[in-house]
Amino acid sequence: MKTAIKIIIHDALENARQAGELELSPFPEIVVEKPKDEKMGDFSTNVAMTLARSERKNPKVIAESVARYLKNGSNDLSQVEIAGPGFINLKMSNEFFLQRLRSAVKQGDDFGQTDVGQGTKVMIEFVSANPTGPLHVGHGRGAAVGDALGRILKKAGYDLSTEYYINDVGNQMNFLGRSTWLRYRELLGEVIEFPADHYRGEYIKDIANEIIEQKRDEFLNLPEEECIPFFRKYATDNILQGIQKDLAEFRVTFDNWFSEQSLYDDNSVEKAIEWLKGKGHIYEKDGAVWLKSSAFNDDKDRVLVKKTGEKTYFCSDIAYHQNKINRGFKKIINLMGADHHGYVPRMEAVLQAMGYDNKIFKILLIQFVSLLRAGEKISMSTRAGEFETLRDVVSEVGVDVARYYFLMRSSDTHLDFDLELAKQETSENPVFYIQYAHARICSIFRTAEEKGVVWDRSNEVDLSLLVEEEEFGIIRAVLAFPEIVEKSARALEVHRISHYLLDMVSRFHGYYSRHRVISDDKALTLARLFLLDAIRITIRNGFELMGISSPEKM
RNA sequence: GCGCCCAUGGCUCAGCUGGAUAGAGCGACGGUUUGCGGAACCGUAGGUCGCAGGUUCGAGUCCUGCUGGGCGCACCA
Repeated sequence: MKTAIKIIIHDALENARQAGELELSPFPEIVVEKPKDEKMGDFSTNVAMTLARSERKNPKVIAESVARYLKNGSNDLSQVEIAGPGFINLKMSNEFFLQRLRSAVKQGDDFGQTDVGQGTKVMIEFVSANPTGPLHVGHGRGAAVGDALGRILKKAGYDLSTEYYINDVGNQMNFLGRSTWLRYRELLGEVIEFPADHYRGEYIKDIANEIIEQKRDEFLNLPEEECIPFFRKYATDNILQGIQKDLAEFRVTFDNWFSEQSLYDDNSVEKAIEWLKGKGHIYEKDGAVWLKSSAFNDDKDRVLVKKTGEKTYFCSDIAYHQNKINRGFKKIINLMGADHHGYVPRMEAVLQAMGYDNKIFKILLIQFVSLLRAGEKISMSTRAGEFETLRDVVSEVGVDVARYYFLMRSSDTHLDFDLELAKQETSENPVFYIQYAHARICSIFRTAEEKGVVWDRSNEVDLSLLVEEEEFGIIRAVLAFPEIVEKSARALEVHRISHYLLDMVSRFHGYYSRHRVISDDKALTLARLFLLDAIRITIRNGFELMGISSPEKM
């Protein structure tokens, strides 16, 4: 919509130049925005103010000149006004909006789709929790945000792939195997002193029990070295399946699950090290192999190969990101918990060292979630085994509510998630407020049908009967949807969608309480139903981006 | 000590690439329906945008310093 306005302004400026009223060197960037107060107009531009310097004229004089050419230039404009220090406020004709409303409804499920992404290949990696235990609430926030971002980027025309990186290598995996093995022996009657640094969660016992059911006491008298590989693999697979299941129930799926181990299997890690060595970015010290990351804005150098010969997590991550780039992604987005923020400069240093433009790489830090129950904090720690799992939270409040809570706030602020509040099906809970609007609209359509109103989305409706100021407020809000999607995609901010929906829906509720939709006036009824249909489509498409359902009844 | 994030009405938060009188929701107080879903609507009270400078025609928004809170600073992942 704003693009259309920009063209109109551009033409007016061009005409002013040809008439010799403006110099326009250089030609200004045209910024169109919405005035805060709708009464001031539908759109405004500050070109006159930005031009003041280069034209050496008072902004008001410039504005008057531009306004004159605007008025003569387009019949989509119903009013052009100059306000304040030189803002040019534009009011559009009703027909301008109604035309666009028609095409929005025609688009249906596709309404909101744009091509700002121009098919750019984007990869977004998220969750990537170690398969050493079930997902907790913090992972849930990452999952919801990553998934929703993916949906938004697709809607904005990007060619998107999602990926989960499985850290199936390293010491933690041995700890996991050993923890399971110890519980196995314990359950078979041995007295075990369970080490504090092992995984103590109940889920380990569940896995051990499963193994007992299948293998009986087969492993009981075997030496540790012969047992661990089996326990390690069994526990990992089991936990990973659990994670996949939890995510699927949370409506989060991935295009690809990428195994860290596979980077070792095909020698990618070795090759990455060799490559960096060839570039002179690597040295040996104290028996370990280091990357000179400090040469690229990291605070210190980092170890790639420990003196034990093992490679660090960071080392395989280098190979992984090289792999991503080689797959042709032009934009690589990683979601991480905010506690990993120290990792950012390190990773950017590597990409620079490898000669890539580090702008293609973007790490989004997701701040912590504090889980509360009636104001009381619940603590989380995987090792200690006392945490609220995503599964528990979802089964308590439901997928819609959980996703909404994770997505309603900017992800760079801490989130307080109060289970008691989330459960309440009252006005405290914005997700129900929005869903209620959708259900209410559906109910109105049901009533209309009962009353014999014949309605079909494809029918021609006389929209000129929509004349109320409130109706146009709603129409403007509906038509802003594609821009909201576009901005969310550009800024990688999901919460804008939820704030937008809330605003639009409250306009609807207000409108509904003051105006009858279904009346004896058949033509007006149809026009208003058309508007409600547009709102319904927008709610549905907006919630679809958030992965939240739009029920027809509640 | 170094680094990242945050700071906006009693509470939880918006505020779009700086723009015109700072907005919601909850809570408080008061009101609204013999009609389409009251899980709704309308109104009132409540803010020196943490503090101090700076840039700008213009700063909640950008820069610097400070204060307060969260999180990091491994040959863990």
